[in-house]
Amino acid sequence: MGRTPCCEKNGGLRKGPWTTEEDQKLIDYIHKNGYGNWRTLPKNAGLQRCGKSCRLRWTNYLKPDIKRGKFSTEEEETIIQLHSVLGNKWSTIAARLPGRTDNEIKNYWNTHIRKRLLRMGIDPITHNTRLDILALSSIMINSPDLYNSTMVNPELLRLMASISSQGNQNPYFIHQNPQKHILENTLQAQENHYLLQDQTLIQEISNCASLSTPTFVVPSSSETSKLMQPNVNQFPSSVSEFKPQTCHYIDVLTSNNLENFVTLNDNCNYHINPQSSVTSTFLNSSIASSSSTIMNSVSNLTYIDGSTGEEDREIRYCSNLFKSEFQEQLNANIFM
DNA sequence: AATGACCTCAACCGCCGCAAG
DNA sequence: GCTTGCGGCGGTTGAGGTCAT
Repeated sequence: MGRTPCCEKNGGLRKGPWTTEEDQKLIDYIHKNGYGNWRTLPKNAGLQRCGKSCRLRWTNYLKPDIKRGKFSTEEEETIIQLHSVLGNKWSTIAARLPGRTDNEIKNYWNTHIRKRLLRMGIDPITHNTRLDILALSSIMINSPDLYNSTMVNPELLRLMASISSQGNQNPYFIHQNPQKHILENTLQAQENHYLLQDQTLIQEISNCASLSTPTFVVPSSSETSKLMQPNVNQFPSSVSEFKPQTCHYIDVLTSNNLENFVTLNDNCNYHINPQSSVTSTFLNSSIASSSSTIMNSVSNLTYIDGSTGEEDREIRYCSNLFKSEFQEQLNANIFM
C-alpha cells in the first residue's frame, strides 16, 4: 500500500525562481502554522509548488536564522579543515557553521575554495601538496626550451610559475590518511588526471633529452613519523581513520627520487603511489623505458607486506617485478 | 558599445535510508 | 514482510551577472 503521493504528478506546478509573492506566502504560512508536512504545505499555503521545492526554498533561503553574505576567513578555514576530514559531507560541515546552509557551503567550495587550493598547488580532494606539479615545475624550469614552448598549456605554466615563486616548503608527498586517499582516488579518478591530460605536454616531457636533478627530497623516517601524526585535538571524531604507523605513500617521479626512496631503512611500510598521474606517465614514458636506473631500482625493492586490498596491488607494482611485468601492470591498471 | 567567455549560485534532479501504511 | 512516499543529501544545471576583448 504505502503512503499517499508526495505532490500532484499531473503538472500545474510552478518551477524556477521564486517570486516575492510566493516567498511571502510561504513565510506567512510557516509563521502561522509551522512546518513539518511538506506534502500538504503548498496546497494549504496556496502555492503552486511541489512540497520539495517549498522545503528547499525555506531551508536554503527564507529561514530567519540564515546568515547571508561573504564568508569570513575563519569560516573559510573551518570549511577547509572540515572538508579535509569529512569530504563532501556538506550537511555535516554546515552543521558546524551556524547560519550557513549545506547548499551555500557547497557552492562556495566549488566556486572559490576549490580553485584557490588548486592555485596553491593543493589537491582539493586529498588536501595534500600536488607533487606532480612541483616535479613538473622543476623539470620545466631546468628545460628552458620546454618552458618557453608555446605548445605547452599556458594555464599550467602560470600555475608552475606561481608555485615556484611561493618557494613551497613541502617538497614531498605524504598522505595523512591513506585509506581515505585510496577511496577518493578510486571513486574520483577523473580528478587525479590533473593537467597531465594535456597530451601535448606529456609528449614534450617524453621528448625532453635529459632530466635534471629534482628539487625535492624524500624525508627521513623521523620526519615522516612527525608528518603522519594526526591532529587529534582538531579532529577528534576522525582519529580512528588514521593509522599513522601503518604505511606511507610517496609519489615516485624520477630515478633520483626513487634511489633516495629505496635507501630508506626503518620499520615503516613505504608505498609508491601508483595513482599519481605523473608517476604513471613518467614510468610509462620513453625516458623511463630507456633508464635502467629506474627499472633496476624497482626490481630491487623489498617491502614488509602486511597490507590488504588496494595496498597489495600497490606493493606488487613496486616490488620484485621485472621490467616487462611492471610495464604491463601499469598499462593494464593505471591507463584504463 | 557590442559581444562572447566566464563566473556565481538558486534551484532542480535523482538517489538513498527510514518509516508509514 | 513488503511496498512506497518523505525527507534529506550531494551532484548538476542554467539564468543572470560580470569581465575581457
